[in-house]
Amino acid sequence: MSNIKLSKSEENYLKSIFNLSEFGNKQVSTNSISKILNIEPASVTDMIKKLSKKNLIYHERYKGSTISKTGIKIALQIIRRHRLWEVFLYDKLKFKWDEIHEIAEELEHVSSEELIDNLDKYLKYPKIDPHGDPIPNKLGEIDFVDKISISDLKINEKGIVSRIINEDEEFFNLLKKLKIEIGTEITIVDKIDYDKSVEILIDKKSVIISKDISNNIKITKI
Amino acid sequence: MSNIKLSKSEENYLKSIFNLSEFGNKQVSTNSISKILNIEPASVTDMIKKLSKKNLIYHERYKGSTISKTGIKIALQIIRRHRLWEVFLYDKLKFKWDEIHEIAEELEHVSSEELIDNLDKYLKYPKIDPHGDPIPNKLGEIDFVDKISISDLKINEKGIVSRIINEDEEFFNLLKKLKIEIGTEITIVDKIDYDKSVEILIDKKSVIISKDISNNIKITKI
DNA sequence: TAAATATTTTAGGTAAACCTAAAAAGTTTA
DNA sequence: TAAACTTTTTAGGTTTACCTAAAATATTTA
Repeated sequence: MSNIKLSKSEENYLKSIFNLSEFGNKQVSTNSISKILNIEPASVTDMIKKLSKKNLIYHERYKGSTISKTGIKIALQIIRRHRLWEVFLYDKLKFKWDEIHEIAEELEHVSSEELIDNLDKYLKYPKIDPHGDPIPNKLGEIDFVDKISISDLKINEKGIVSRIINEDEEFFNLLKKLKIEIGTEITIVDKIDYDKSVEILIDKKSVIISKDISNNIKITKI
Repeated sequence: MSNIKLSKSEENYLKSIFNLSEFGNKQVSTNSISKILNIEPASVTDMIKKLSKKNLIYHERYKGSTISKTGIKIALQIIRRHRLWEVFLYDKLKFKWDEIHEIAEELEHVSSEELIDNLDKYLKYPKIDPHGDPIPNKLGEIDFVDKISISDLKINEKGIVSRIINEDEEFFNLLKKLKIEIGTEITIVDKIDYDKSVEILIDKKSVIISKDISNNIKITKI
């Protein structure tokens, strides 16, 4: 693999295009990139041309962009760096859950491969970040786990909290109060049709959570 | 203190000017900055104007630049970040002595103050970096220690290795062989006038080191 | 001290990554 | 299907941080 050194901007575009493309399967519109990066569409077009010339994406005028094999590889490395730094910030530096993303956003662009490999080793090769997102390994491989919504489970079925979507501090505090975190085992006690809220059992205590809350918590069925 | 957010370039200039000024006491020539940063003098002049406008340095046309109080404060924070990251890379990630500088050079520009404070705490508030350079605290205060050359000691006087100047891998390996590192106690056995080499005692063994080697090792007298 | 040399600055230029305004292409709707 | 609307691109502009060439100033040396 040729060692193309990308700028911070190029890396951010590539990461966003990868995320929007759902693992490289979908064409991504210029507008959607513009919205996610908060950059005007005209500027996005500029960068699309640049990344196309480098064969990191393919682009059809007025149609959209697709990320290339090489592009995916690089995007996964950036995501790897981001998530490893998140683990470090959360586990070692004791940052709060809602503070880590922003700092990792900066650290992910420090591009020494050895740095990331040594960090990975130091953290004992973690498989998921503090939000429950999987961390790609050195080769870009990801452990996929079926993540479903709480409401996808039937009464009496069990699951493990595997991903928390909303990253606000408020939501974090709520989860803390409910004793819910990544890895928590929950059992569905009842599903209330009226407002789609769910009664769940956590650590032998039962609580009813709203549809909105349950939508922000992904689980793995066990 | 107003929170002026500086670019990576501005930070690098400020750090270099601070280093060249010997703690703000000396006027720094445009050429010397140019040489240290490997940037053409004309470009240095541009940046000098920019930093002057921000009151981080004072500049007299055709004379040179002096760093301001605010400039010194910021420079010390950048140096603090750099050295804390070096400790992290060396102690925790097990990087080699000659690999840490380059990576810290990148990490030092990630500017979250909370990040650095938490890192400092995590590393248990180290006072020196792996090269023996002192780490400024949150307030920019530095523990000064009188650092002298091995040749400044008289026969039978003792010192503790406090700073290693040359950062090459070769030199590092030599020191390893000689069992010299930061903190090592040495005693002067003899000073050879002929070639200015010195016979020193390390851990009860005596060796003769050349003038060149001793010049690259600073010590604190005890 | 004047000429030669060295240093610093000015003037004008480039590439990266953004911007706004307007044109072009595509999509929706009446 | 043509008008209206939306999306995307083009054209031209800005700022940052660099560059080279040449002019201005300072220093050294004969």
